[in-house]
Amino acid sequence: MYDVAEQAGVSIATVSRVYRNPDSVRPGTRDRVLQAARGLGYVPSGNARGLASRSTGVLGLCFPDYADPDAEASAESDETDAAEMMLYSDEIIRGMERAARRHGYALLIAASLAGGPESLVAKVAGRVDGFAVLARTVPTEDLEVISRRLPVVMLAGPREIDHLDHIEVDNAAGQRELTRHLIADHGYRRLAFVGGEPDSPDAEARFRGYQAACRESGLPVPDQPDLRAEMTQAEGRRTAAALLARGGEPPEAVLFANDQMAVGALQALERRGVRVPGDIAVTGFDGIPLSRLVRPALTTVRQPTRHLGEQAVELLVRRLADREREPVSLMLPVTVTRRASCGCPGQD
Amino acid sequence: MYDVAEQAGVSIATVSRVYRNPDSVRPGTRDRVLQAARGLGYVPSGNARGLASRSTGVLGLCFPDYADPDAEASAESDETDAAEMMLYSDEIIRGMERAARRHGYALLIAASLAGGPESLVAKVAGRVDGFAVLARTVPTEDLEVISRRLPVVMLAGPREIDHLDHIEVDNAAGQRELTRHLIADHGYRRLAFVGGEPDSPDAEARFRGYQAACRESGLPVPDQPDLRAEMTQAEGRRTAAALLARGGEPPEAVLFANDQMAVGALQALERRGVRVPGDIAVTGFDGIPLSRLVRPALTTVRQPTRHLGEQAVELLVRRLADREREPVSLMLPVTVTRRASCGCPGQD
DNA sequence: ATGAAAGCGCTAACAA
DNA sequence: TTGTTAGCGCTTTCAT
Repeated sequence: MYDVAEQAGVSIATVSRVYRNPDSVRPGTRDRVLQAARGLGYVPSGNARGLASRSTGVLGLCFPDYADPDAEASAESDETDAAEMMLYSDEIIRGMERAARRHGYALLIAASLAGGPESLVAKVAGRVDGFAVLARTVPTEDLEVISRRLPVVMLAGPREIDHLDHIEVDNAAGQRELTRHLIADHGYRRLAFVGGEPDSPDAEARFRGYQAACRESGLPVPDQPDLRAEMTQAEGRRTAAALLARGGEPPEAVLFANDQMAVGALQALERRGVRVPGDIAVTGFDGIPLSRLVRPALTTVRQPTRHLGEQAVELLVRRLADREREPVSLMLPVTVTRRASCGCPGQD
Repeated sequence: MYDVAEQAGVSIATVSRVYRNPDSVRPGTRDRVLQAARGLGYVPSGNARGLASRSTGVLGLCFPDYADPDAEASAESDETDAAEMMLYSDEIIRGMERAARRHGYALLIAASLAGGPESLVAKVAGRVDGFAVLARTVPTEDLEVISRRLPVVMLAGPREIDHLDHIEVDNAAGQRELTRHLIADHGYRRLAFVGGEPDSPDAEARFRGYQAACRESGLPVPDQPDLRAEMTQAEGRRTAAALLARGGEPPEAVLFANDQMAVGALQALERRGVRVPGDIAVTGFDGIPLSRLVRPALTTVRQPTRHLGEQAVELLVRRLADREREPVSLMLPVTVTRRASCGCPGQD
């Protein structure tokens, strides 16, 4: 910057102005500065800028690390499965990036696992004006400390820390409504629910919605999912097979805790000659793009994933503008999307 | 930091050491510092750190802005189409994030269009140690200037600036091999190629591969694609219909310049009762996850998208280690994936 | 193992 | 409109 100033015959303050507020500099001067900068290959240091102005113009996102970065890409199917799984984060990233850009921010992303002083979280926290955290990605104690210094919004999970802004998705209501549809509109009575690992708040909330619908319809209320699994396509295939292999009458409808599993199940069932929805109805949860494209198209509950990301940015921006606001907690509604796999008329 | 130092009864240098090199501080001291930091909600400033150490620990990516962030989400189909289109960037983001994390870097992303002093590119450039640029996202002149100061790697397009590292994908060879397969192995002779806009280097390279295969097989060599379109599902549906509506004998096989269009075409053809591959064979390009899941499964050319991102990081890291290396230009190979839509035995 | 002090490259307040 | 100057919060020698 000093070089640029010298070569343009101005002071560093003027150089600064050219970049920060071009209109406050006379056009002639501005052009000289820009030209000098070009000639010298000058790139303003974001660090120095941030340090002096106490803001970075960057928002952050910490999301879970599904794929072990150290593991070499193994079988193709694994690769793909991991890819499917990440769609969720991808959409949030997209939503945030778009909204951030609209507000003039860039987005810093890091999939984090470990906590502690040298963690990626710490790095992110130190480099952004505020950031969003997907549930269960950052140790609560770290967040506790960090959120004292800068805005943090928790996404898609329990709030954990009560002075934080927080957005969640109404998983229970969605699963409940979908289940009700299956029972009341299609008349299915033998249902099965395939859940996720017990430590997934989303999957658990969905199961509670399932329970509620059973209760309200006078069906027996299970206290555990029929099966639990990692929420991947591979596991979907496996659990579908397991359900079939189970003795007794097969279920009329199987509800999976997410779309990935449901899609895997569709494949497994097709391979075994089981017709969907003729023999067994299948439903998912999430509304990923894939759900529309598999055959039969998957009945599911559509998450407002993109909105999640966008709202996260909105909350951050608002809090940046006013640190004293009351903490907000949003519950985003979901919508049941009826397609062919539950027995509804195919409508693509 | 001063507060932490004071409260822990040490100097700021020691606080710094605790975070940068914990082992160089006596455990007792270290604990006091950490405790004080926790109590005060201390978050090290990435800016100050970067300024003092002249490095940020962040790598960047500029990718194209498919969806206008200001446009409100319109029809769902549009939304979805944009979503499909972004899969490509998503995979690169993922690949980069993983590789970056492996090297201890975080990833700063920004979809950029405009150039100039206040552009997002400039912001990114000022906040990272090096970054990757997807073809046609940043004005060449900006890159010219920026790349004098920090490592830049160009992805998936022409190299544009010859002192830059550069990675591209062998589009021509892939399309050529796929076309050869259709002609030589399946015996199709009436082919049609649906290209992208003329300013897409990828689509153009694919068309050249198509031409080459035609030439080598003694078929007439078209000098333009049969149709051109934006590379979206909607356009795929439209062009498929247009091809059918065209007078004369319909083609035996239609090659689309990417998977999105091919998937759209599959839908349009199914709706019209045209059997794929029975009546018409269809192929795509890219190998997105969807291609495997549509029915019939799509024959395509798989891009090493994830690798693109990973390699980008590797090149950046290497150049960061040695700024004097010769510029590298990688050509990543692609692989033809034969599935049902071209007439090969279905294999999921 | 710890401390002291000199910047890192910029912004912002104030002057001119 | 432009220049001067005092930090922003850290890292990094060099001492101790």
